[in-house]
Amino acid sequence: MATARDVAERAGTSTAVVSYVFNNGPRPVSAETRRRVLEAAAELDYRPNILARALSAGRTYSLGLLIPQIRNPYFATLAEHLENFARQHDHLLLIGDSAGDPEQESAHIGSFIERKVDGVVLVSLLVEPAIQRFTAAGVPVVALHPVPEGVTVSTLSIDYVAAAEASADHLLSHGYRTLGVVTGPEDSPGTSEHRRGIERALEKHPRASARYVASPVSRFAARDAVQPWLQQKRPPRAIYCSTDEQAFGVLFAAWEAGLRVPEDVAVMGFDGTSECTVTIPPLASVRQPIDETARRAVELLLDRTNTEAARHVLDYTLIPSASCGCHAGSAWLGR
Amino acid sequence: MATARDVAERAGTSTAVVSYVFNNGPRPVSAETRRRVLEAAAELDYRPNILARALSAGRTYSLGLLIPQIRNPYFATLAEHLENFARQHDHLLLIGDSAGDPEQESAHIGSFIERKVDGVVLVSLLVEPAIQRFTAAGVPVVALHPVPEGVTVSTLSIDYVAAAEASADHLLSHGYRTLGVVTGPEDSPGTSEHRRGIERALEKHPRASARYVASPVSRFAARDAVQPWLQQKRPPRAIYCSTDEQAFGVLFAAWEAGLRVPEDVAVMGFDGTSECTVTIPPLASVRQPIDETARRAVELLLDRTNTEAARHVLDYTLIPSASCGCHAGSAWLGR
DNA sequence: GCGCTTAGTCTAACCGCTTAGATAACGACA
DNA sequence: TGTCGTTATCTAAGCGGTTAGACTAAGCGC
Repeated sequence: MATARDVAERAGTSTAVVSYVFNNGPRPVSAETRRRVLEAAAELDYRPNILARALSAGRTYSLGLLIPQIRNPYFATLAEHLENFARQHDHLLLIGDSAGDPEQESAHIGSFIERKVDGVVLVSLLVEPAIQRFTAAGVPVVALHPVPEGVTVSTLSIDYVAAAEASADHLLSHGYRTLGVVTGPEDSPGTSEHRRGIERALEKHPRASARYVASPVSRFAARDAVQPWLQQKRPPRAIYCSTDEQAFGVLFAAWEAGLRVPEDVAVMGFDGTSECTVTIPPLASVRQPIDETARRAVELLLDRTNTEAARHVLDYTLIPSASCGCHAGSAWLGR
Repeated sequence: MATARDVAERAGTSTAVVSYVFNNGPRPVSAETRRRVLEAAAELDYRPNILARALSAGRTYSLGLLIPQIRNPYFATLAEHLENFARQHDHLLLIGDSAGDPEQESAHIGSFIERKVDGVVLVSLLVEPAIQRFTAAGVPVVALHPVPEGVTVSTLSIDYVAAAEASADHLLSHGYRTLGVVTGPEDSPGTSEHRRGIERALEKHPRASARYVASPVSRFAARDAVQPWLQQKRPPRAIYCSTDEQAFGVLFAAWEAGLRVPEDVAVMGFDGTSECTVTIPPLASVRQPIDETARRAVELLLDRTNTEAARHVLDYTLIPSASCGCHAGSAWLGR
C-alpha cells in the first residue's frame, strides 16, 4: 500500500503538499504541482489511510445509526437509505442495533463515541441519557422522533400527533365505533404523540370509543398483545397500530382468530414500509418519507456550519388500502 | 479524554508500561505496577483510543459483514447475531448492504479494506472477485455459502444440496405432482445447489415434474415471478422457494390469485427465519442455524492461529408447517 | 565472586497523515 | 531600491498509541 511519502517522493514534493492536494488543503498548491502529485498518486494507486487521517485530523468519515431493531423493515429501509447518502458523501455508516435492549444501546453509544463518528442518527430507547452522552462527547446528533421538552438536539420527523390523528380519523370515518390501539411501550418516544392524535380524532367521532394496549415493537409481541381482544365476543371493529411492524402481527392474530380483514376487523399500520403492499391483505398505513429523512439527516450532520439545534418537520402521506376497508387494494405498489 | 500519557504520569510509569498492562503486552509487568496503572486508569476513566491503536498496531477491532439485502429478515437476523458475538469479543460489526447491486458491493469491499477490518463475513453477489480482493489485501474471509471450486477460502454453511433435497422431498411426499421452483438469480451462489438437490428429490418421485424460475431475492420480485404460473388454468400444486424472502412474495401472489395455501397450492420457504411463524398461513421452511453460524464465523475470523481455509458444514432442520400441507400449524414458535 | 539469564522498566522510533510555523520567491508600491 | 504582502513550499511537531532495543537489578550455577 502506497503512502503519502511514496507519492511525495515520486512527485518531488513534501508530504505536506500531498495532503494539501487531497484535502484541497488549508494551503494553496500550484496547478503544476497539483498535476504532478495527482499523477504520482494515480500511478501508485495511492489512497490516504483513513485511520491515520482520523487520528491526526479528528474526522473519521463515518456516521452512526442507532436503532432499536434492524429486523423492523422500517429501520432496515432507513438504514439502506442512510447508507446510500452517507456513501455519496464518502462516509461509512455504522449501524448499532439495540435489539430492544437498553444495555446494548448503551454499549453502542460507547462504541460510537470511542470510534469518534462524525455524527449520529438516533432512534433511541432511552432518549435523554443517549443524547446526553453524545453531546457531552461533542458528537452531533439528529433524532428521528420527538424528544422531551428542554432537550436541545436537532430533530427530524413528521408531525406525529397530526399523522396519528389523520390515521385514526381515516379509520373512524369508515363508521367503525370501537377502536383498538396498539402503541409502543409506555415510555418510548412517540407513544404519547400517537395517543394524543387519536384522542383528537375521537373528539370528532363522539360515538366511537377506544381501548389501548402498549406492546414492544415487534410483530410477535403485538400478536400476543391483541390476541385477548380478538378472542372476545366483541373484538374492536378496527385496530390502529403505531408501527407497521406491529400491524403485521395484528394481521396474523386476526387470521388466527378466524377474523377477516377488513370485513370483521380493520387494521391500520404506521410507517408505510413497502412490505405493506404484500401483506394479506395489503396494509393501510401512514407513509413516512424515509428517503428524504435520510437525505436531510446526512446533510444536517455533515454541514459543519449549521450547529443550531432545530426541529425539522417532514410531510407524511396517508395510504388507504384493503386492510382499512378502502378498496384501494394494492394500487400503490411503491417499492 | 485521558490519554496513556496521563495515566502513565499519574501511575509514575512510562506509557510503554500502560500499553503492556492494557494488552497483557509483549513484556511482563510486576503485580504492583500493574495495580498502580489500573488504579490510575480507573480514576481518569481512561480508555485507549481505538484509532491510535489501530494505526500503530494494525488491528481495528472491527469485523465486516457484506450482504445483499439487510431488508431480508434472514440477513437482518444474521446481522443481529453477528453483532452480538462481535461485541462479546470487543469488536464492532460494520454492515455493508449491497441492495443487490454489484457496484455497491464493490464499494463496500473497498471501504472494508480501507478501514482495515480484522475480518469479513461474506454473503456475496460476485463471489470470486470479492474474495480475490479481500485475500489480496490480507483480510481473512468466511463465506456463508458455497464457493466455486478452486477458490481457497473458509466456508461455513449447511449442506445446501442435501437440505434442498430434503425440503423438496418433503413437499413431494405430500403427493404433489407438479412443482414450481423459485431460485435466486442464475449466477448467484447457492442456486445450482438448490437445483441439484431438487433434481435428486425428483428422482425419488418419478411421477412428479418441476418447472423453474429465477428471480431476484426479494418478496416483490418473487411475487411477480410466480404470478404467471398462478394465473394459469393448472398452476403448480406446490412451490419451492430457495429463500423465505421469496416465499413471502409467493404467499401473497397466491392470495392475490385467489388460491388457498395449502389447499390449492403448497409453499415452502428456505432459511427458517422466525418471520415464518406469523405469515398467513405459517410458512414451512428449512431452518439454518443462524446463531451457530454467527458464533463460529466470529471465532474463525478472530482465531489468529488457525489460518487454514476449511469448509465447515452445519446442520439444518426441516420445519413443516401449515403452508406445506402439514398440520404442524404454528407449533414451532421459536422466535 | 563472576558471568549469564531473566524480569521489569524506560527511551524513542514508528504507524501515516495533518497543519502551524518558517522560508523563499516574486511582484507591487512608495 | 527597500519594504511589504502573496503565494507556494518545506520542515517538523503533533495525533495517541505500540514495541524493539537499551538498561538495571536480581537470581542462578559453579
